[in-house]
Amino acid sequence: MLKITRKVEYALIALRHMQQTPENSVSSANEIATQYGIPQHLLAKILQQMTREDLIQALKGPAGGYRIKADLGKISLKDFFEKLEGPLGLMDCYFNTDCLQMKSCNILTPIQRINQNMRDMFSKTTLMEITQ
Amino acid sequence: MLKITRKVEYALIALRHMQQTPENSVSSANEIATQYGIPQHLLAKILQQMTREDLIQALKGPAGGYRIKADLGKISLKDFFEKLEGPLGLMDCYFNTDCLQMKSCNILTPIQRINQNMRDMFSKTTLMEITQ
DNA sequence: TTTATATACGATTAAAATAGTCGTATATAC
DNA sequence: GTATATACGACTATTTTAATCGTATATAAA
Repeated sequence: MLKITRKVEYALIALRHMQQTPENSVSSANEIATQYGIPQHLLAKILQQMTREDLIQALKGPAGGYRIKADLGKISLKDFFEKLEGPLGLMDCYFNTDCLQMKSCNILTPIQRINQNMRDMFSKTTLMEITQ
Repeated sequence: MLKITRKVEYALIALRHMQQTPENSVSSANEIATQYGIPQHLLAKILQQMTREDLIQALKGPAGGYRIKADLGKISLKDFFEKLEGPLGLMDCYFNTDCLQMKSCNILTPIQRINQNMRDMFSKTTLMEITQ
């Protein structure tokens, strides 16, 4: 429980790799996958998603690849997680309003309190702080 | 991702229920399961685990049940989670020292930074603050 | 203009984690 | 003794996550 997924892990690895690469050069999915032992096709899909989310930029064709597009200092860890995995919360009932046990549930407020703490924490941390 | 499990959810519900119950009276697994729509057998197993962890106390036989044993103000959310689910961390590599990618991994430090933040947060919050 | 190499993306399968069930044993108040 | 409660291991089902497969498209360079 409370673990981040491989998807997020791979995304962080890729971002950090690109960050350590010379300005204006690109890194291919293949290059990153090989270097860190990540399944190529899986990494490719993740990079594609990050491209759609405007975190990185793709260059097609031979000698193509990806490079960072967004200002990582302006993106919170919360936003990053949510771009990749959807809404962030400790429990579904935070967004899912049709929980059948809503009426009888005695921990809704407590859970929302924990959720708020988590979201605050991840909102305060930027992607840059993590990957630099 | 980053969700708590039903196990923890049910445990919190049960604790809160017992807290709202008169001093020295006990609540049976059946009573709690029925009231909150939790599978009886599943809740029973969770209550048994909490008993082994000395969070609650069990009374066998007819008119038996459970009541809170520990001082919830002295137990952190981190300890509570770990009693139920084992070590708390965002990624296995935090405890798992034999990750094959250890050498090439470029996000070990970043991940440990996130882990530390999480653990700090859950260490500062007591179970009492959540369930009261 | 062909070829090699890269991204794009939906569909499917595999693996792992979580959730729930079943059966049986044991304690104890009445 | 009997009814009712906890105790606990084994098993099954469900859901989520991880990985694979196939095919289409873009483009630099021979």
